[in-house]
Amino acid sequence: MAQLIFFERLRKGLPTLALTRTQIVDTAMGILRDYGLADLSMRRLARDLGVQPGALYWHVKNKQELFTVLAGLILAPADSAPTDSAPTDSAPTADLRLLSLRIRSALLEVRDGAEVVGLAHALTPDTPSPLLHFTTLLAERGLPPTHAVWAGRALVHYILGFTTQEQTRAGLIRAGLLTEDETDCYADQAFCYGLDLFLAGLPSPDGGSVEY
Amino acid sequence: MAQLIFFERLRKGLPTLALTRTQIVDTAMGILRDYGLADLSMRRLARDLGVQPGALYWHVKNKQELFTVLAGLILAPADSAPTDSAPTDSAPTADLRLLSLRIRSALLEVRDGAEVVGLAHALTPDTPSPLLHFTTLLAERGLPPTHAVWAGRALVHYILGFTTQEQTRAGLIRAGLLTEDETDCYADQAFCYGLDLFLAGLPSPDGGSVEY
DNA sequence: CACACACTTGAACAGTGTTCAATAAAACAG
DNA sequence: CTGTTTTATTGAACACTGTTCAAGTGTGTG
Repeated sequence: MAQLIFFERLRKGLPTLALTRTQIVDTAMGILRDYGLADLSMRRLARDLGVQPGALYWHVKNKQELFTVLAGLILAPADSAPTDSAPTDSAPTADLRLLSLRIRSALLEVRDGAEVVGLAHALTPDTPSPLLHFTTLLAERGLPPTHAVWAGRALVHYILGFTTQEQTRAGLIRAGLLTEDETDCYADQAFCYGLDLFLAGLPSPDGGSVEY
Repeated sequence: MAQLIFFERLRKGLPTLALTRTQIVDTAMGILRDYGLADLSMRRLARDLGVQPGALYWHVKNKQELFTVLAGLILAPADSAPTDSAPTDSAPTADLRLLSLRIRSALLEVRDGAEVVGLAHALTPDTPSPLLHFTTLLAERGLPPTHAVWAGRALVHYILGFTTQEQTRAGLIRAGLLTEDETDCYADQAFCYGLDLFLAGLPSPDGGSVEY
């Protein structure tokens, strides 16, 4: 309905004053990108939209819902169709590795991205998301459903934990509360090392290392 | 007013005047145990101590410092000397497994324990803590220092991530925002499964699965 | 024109962490 | 038993936070 008004006004050449849900989400994303999670308050968001804080609550249930939407947007780039151009990379875990790396770079694209996704995932773990894709991939590999879920969650914990710490650290450095370490530039390698530790533990498609 | 506070303190069995750092920490721990992180505000803490909020800041720098101390207390039970009574458990990763399980149960002992430790660990990752012990154990296994650090952090991410989610879920269930799932009682097994996935990926003491 | 609906305001509620001048209590010195 | 210094606490304020809601505005329809 709000959209109707928006385009109606645009057509008539009137000032497009109406507030939209997408407008809110976009502005929120902008604040996140440029200033980080600490600056993303409902009041700041309202101010940037030239609106009173209460107005937001007509379009969005609460801040948590906003986070859920933002998390979806942040992870969207990692959700592309499986790159069928990918070669059958020697390792049989190439798909999991690729997804992990894609999620990681999607998170790194937005300041505090990992924390936002973590926040959203904590309270709505079953919301459709690339994070849940691990389970499917693992089940396709022949893991029994329960184990697939467990292993998938383990991977998600690692990815979110690692990337959150990385971005938190970056924030502290920006704030001058920490001095950049020479080891900071090995983050990618560190991530891959931990990731491969995980993947190496997975049973090969026929029979495996971990028995339950 | 002074009398009120006096009797208030007497009733609570607190020393009738002096406020101590340890007293503050203990009361904070009590709130955490009984009501959870959401209820642990400086004002609530002051009220429980029969004191004005400002008084706390003479003994404690800020809330973050309080968290650091609490995290230490929470993890303390996991810090006991290596149980030399432990048999040479078939698997060569028994020590890592044991430490992980001990940390996990220490976290579960206190409501929102994992989140508090995570909060403290995020801003002061180098504070002495059983969480850092993984690195030593891994180095003892012959991992080069860098890899030992990386692998240790990966384990910590998993442990904190898993347990935080578990406790958050428990909180939501308590609040009636979520209904208990029949899979919730398999948390221990799920934890061990993910843990062993990790450990299985580790190179055996002489030569290994993950090469860099 | 009047009714109804969509949307926004402005103000308030009930908190949050943190600071700081003034003040009280205890400790020590003469 | 004074006087001064040190230690500890108060009370009030600052600058915020998420969220609610009666009242009001603007628009579209009968």
